[in-house]
Amino acid sequence: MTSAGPRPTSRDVARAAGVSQATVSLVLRDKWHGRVSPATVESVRAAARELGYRPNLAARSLRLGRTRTALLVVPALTNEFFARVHTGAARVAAEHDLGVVLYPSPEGVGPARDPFESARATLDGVIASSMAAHALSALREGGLPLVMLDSSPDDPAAAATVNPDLADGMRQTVAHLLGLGHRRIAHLTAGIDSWTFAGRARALDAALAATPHGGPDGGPPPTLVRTAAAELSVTGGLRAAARLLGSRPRPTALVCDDDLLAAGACKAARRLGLRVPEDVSVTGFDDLALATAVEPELTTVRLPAEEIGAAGMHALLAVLDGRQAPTPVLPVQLVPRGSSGPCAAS
Amino acid sequence: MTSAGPRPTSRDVARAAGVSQATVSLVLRDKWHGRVSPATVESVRAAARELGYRPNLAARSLRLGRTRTALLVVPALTNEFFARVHTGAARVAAEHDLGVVLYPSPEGVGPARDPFESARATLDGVIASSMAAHALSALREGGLPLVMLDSSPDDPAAAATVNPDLADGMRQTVAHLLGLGHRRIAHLTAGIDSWTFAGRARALDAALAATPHGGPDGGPPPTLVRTAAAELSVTGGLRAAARLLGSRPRPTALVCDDDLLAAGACKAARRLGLRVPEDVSVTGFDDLALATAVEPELTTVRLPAEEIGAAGMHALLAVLDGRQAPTPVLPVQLVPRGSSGPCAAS
DNA sequence: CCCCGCAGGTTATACGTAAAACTCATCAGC
DNA sequence: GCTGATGAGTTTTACGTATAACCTGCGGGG
Repeated sequence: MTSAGPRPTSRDVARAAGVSQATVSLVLRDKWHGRVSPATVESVRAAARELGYRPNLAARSLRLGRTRTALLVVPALTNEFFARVHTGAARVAAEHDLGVVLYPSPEGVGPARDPFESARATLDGVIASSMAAHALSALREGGLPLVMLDSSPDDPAAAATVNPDLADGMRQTVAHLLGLGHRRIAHLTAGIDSWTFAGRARALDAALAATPHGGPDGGPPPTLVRTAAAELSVTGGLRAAARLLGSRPRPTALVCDDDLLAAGACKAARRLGLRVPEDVSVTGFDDLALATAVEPELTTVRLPAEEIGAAGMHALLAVLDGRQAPTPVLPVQLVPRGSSGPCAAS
Repeated sequence: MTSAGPRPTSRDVARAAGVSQATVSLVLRDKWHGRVSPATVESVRAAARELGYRPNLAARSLRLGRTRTALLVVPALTNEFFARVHTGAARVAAEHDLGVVLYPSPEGVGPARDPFESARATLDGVIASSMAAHALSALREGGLPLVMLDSSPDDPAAAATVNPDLADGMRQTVAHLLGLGHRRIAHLTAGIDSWTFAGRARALDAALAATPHGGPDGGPPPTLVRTAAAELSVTGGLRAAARLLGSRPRPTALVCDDDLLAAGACKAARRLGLRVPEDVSVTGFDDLALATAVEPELTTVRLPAEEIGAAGMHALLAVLDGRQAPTPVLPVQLVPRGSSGPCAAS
């Protein structure tokens, strides 16, 4: 740990160990088997440790033509869901000695420049959320291994896809609400044109269509109305829910595509003098920290955000290694809380 | 845009433009004044555009010994505040053609490895939140330009410091509460040993001490009790607030160090049958999205998170350019909302 | 007329690493 | 005693860029 002077290079280590630079390179990357004697290996390792040697990654990247760096493209980190996706992806990356660089969209508007302009390095691969629509066309043309999160499994540009089991999430939600006696159901969507939310709408439709005629207890069949929020935020949810709750007949349950929207819906209900869940039930999606901060706490579908990020990185690593990339569908779980309850007689 | 084959290099551009590689380098970095004729400049630029040339950053970094990359060290991106700090820092970095790599602490526990082990590149500088205590000692020894966020201005290791005006934030909060008639004030701190929260405690003490004896309207002087939450979360706030609200005489106002804690405090109050703000007022810090999602909405001190990140990056850029680094204190603003109200006669 | 200065380039080299090609003993086998 | 293989390294080169040092005409001043 003689920490004086500039960074030591592999040549410095070589000098200290009395060997050539090539030997240092071989030893430190564990490619010495059958080429270097154990004694020499030890002395090289000791010298490296002594000098506090760290390989210069710029030089390594230049030599290898690869950077061991992945680009993660998400709409915005201020969305807790994507912050958690990043957490998971970064953890797995660190375990495999990969770097992660972020390309979040600047606050919903288009990108300042294209992702490869702003990327700090030649990239080895890309993991992108389908919500980051702004960047997708550029990514497809990048010729890089691409893993899509929350996107169609048949996307031809994607080497792999990672999805939460939205269909099951909506099934659980519908079963929960029908079981509570709800028949007039409203769907509050995010009004964002992405596979993510289109998929939720389809999943909800399918779940309702799969309901035995008249619902589990033989009542009238469920009906659905749908409204899109202007933006993915509490305020957006509030405005859209106010519209829904003003319509007649009033829905008794609101299925929201996101916890932010659900929180807004609860606020809207209260402003209209409606109690949650006595007068109207509200369910969300994601299980953000928000869900247990509001009162009543939100019944919501917990999506495994970290696992999605981690699975995305695993898939990318597989592609980079030339292995067959998995295309997992991750399980989700409805978490019943206070915002949903039995349907009051209307 | 002949996009076939491997990435073009500056030598390819040189060939296409009929000049030497050195000339290409000069032209594309705008260092040609007085050394290259305007006509040649144009032909080089045209060739670069035609080939879709992008400089190889690994090679550039190797040559220059600098990477134009900054490390941002924060506790966790899932904390909305730090996600916003990152947003601001990344925006400024992009404007100056700098890269940002993140080093978030893995979920509150110590780092997997030291920051320089995991950093993807030789770094030019570091911006660190004082809450990322786990990494600080390593950072100090890194010998890199260091900008501290939310930290003591006299930190000898820091080349610059960026702080929100906590003292003013607490002054505004105290003035607000005293104006509403509150005298028994409780402080709910985060129980995290960092300058951030120690500073808030000092700022609150100072604000109370500066109060004219007996408060603005001549009533009895304000009193303060203080409790630390076990963790920086809604649940942590709930537990700690339950303790505070169970004590006699019961405080009439809770000043919380963070909106998460404040949201938890509101929940605790309601569980004890207390109304917010009629029976107890609650204020927060940060103005997270959460603050307007809960009901009542939180009175809170809005911290300019993006600006903090941006100012940190500006300071780092200044240091890297050898300029005098600014050490700004950014203004904050109390946002009065529904969680604070007049003190009911006790 | 010669040398200078300058515009407008070019040549050569270094950055630190990885890896292919090469060296040089030693030793087994025939 | 010579061949060939093997172990244990070394030498050399390439990756793509930035920049210092070097050329080469050409017009003007002395």
